Amino acid sequence: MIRFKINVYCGVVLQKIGNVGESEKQHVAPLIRGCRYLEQLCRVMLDSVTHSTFLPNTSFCDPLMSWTDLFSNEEYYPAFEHQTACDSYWTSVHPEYWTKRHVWEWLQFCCDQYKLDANCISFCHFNISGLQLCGMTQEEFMEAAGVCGEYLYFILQSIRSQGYSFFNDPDETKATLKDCLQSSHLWEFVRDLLLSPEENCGILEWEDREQGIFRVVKSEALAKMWGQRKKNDRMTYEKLSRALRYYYKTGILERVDRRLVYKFGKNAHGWQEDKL
DNA sequence: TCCCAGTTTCCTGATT
DNA sequence: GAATCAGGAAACTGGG
Repeated sequence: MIRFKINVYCGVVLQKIGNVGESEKQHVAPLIRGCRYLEQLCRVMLDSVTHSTFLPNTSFCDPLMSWTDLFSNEEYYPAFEHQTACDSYWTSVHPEYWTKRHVWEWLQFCCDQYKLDANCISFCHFNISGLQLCGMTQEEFMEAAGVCGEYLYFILQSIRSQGYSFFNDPDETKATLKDCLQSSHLWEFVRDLLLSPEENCGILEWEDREQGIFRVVKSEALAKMWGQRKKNDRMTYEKLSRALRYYYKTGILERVDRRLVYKFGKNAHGWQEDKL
């Protein structure tokens, strides 16, 4: 698993490096060597542990290939050019028939195409076949990839229902993805607002980031924003707060006996700093 | 068409 | 007295 993660990070770094200009390449050469060295080190480490008794489940990691072996060769990643769906082999197979390799290719494509943060993704959860991937629920995607899980789940479902024509127009795809995710639940809207300072505009603020306690600073503005999201210009903070109070029952929010202060509960996910 | 989850709307009463 | 909280009840909406 560690090897896989390091390989993923190396792969992401190497891919980004591939996009830098000629004049900058001399500065990143040591980084390239570092990534190659880490991959080599991982290979040696895995070889040693697979012959030991410390990790009885190492067969779980065994099929993993080097990230650069997998993605950086001419066949799959021609000279780090901008990747399109057509470049990837996984697009020639229905998701249910994807191999683990296809799943990884798809993950990499999604990270690149939709600028998803690979650090959010717990790759051990995706060391599975396409059939297993298709069997995952949205909650399992969220558990495996946090906020990115929502995107990945939606993309996968879109491929399954629409086929690869889903990717025909990248701009339209991104807009569809955004629209879909914008229909998210109220608590997710609140969470995302807290996590997006550029959209927040001082409407919400953390009281205790680690405990998940936050304060509604501008209640009317929050209601207005939620109303815009739901295309409901009659939304008020009173109605919005009623909806928030329903989350106490489901454990998504917990009561805080202070005005305009709420706390994420055990069933809310994606707000913790260390899990983003 | 029905069911269900997630709101939305309206309400009364309590609290700040 | 206004704003907010708490929660009941019913209606609405979209998805399965």
